[in-house]
Amino acid sequence: MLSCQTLGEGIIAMSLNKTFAALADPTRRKILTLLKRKELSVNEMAINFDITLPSLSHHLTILKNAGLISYRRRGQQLIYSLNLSIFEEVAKELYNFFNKKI
Amino acid sequence: MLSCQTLGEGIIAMSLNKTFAALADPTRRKILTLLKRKELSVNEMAINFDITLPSLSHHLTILKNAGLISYRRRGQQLIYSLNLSIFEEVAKELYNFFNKKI
DNA sequence: TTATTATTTAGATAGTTATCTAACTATCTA
DNA sequence: TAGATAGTTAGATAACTATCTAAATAATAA
Repeated sequence: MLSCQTLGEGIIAMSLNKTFAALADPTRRKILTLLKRKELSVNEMAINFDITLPSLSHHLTILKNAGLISYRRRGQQLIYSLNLSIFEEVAKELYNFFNKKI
Repeated sequence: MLSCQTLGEGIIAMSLNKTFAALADPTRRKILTLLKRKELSVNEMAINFDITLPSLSHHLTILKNAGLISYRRRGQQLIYSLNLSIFEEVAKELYNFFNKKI
């Protein structure tokens, strides 16, 4: 696959890449939907899926790298929560994609 | 990968899948950016990329299936153009994802 | 009708990603 | 400190996707 650099994309386009790729997976969108209700530890999330913890962890890493979620430690648990601000940004970005003149 | 059915997703979620997957690729976003300026035939688009026509055609198929573009024939050429309405819908969908209460 | 141009489809391949099991790290508790 | 709980990292594998070349389809021109 062509890299971002190959296509001469800037930092904003690169982060859009990550964001859309993160949102493209149904498991990850389900994670986001769960976190929309309330922040959750990994084990609490895991109840809702038929995948192993390492797989879930993999998806969390992708969402983290896309800036869509954050976490903090509470004792032995890692509590994940939604980053609301970046969603608005992506929605704006997408909206502008149409309405902005070049 | 888990299918949409496995996750019990509805038709809207499934189309979101396609949309985000389509937008996740930088080449496809570049196609959309080009079409934002004006509708183009495949050969006209091809000038802007270092990939073969079959590869470009592959990307166009994905964008078509996601509902993001359409085409019409003009003689020997297929003229592709942006579907503006679906972009607004995705932007709205994304915006609601945050702001809507469950 | 034959050749040419425009584009897609088919089939193969290489790179990426989602998944698993096994092993590791971090925190808490006894 | 030893054991238990919570989660991540490592390494392997199977499925998916982007790409290519070659062949097929569609419309036009000679």
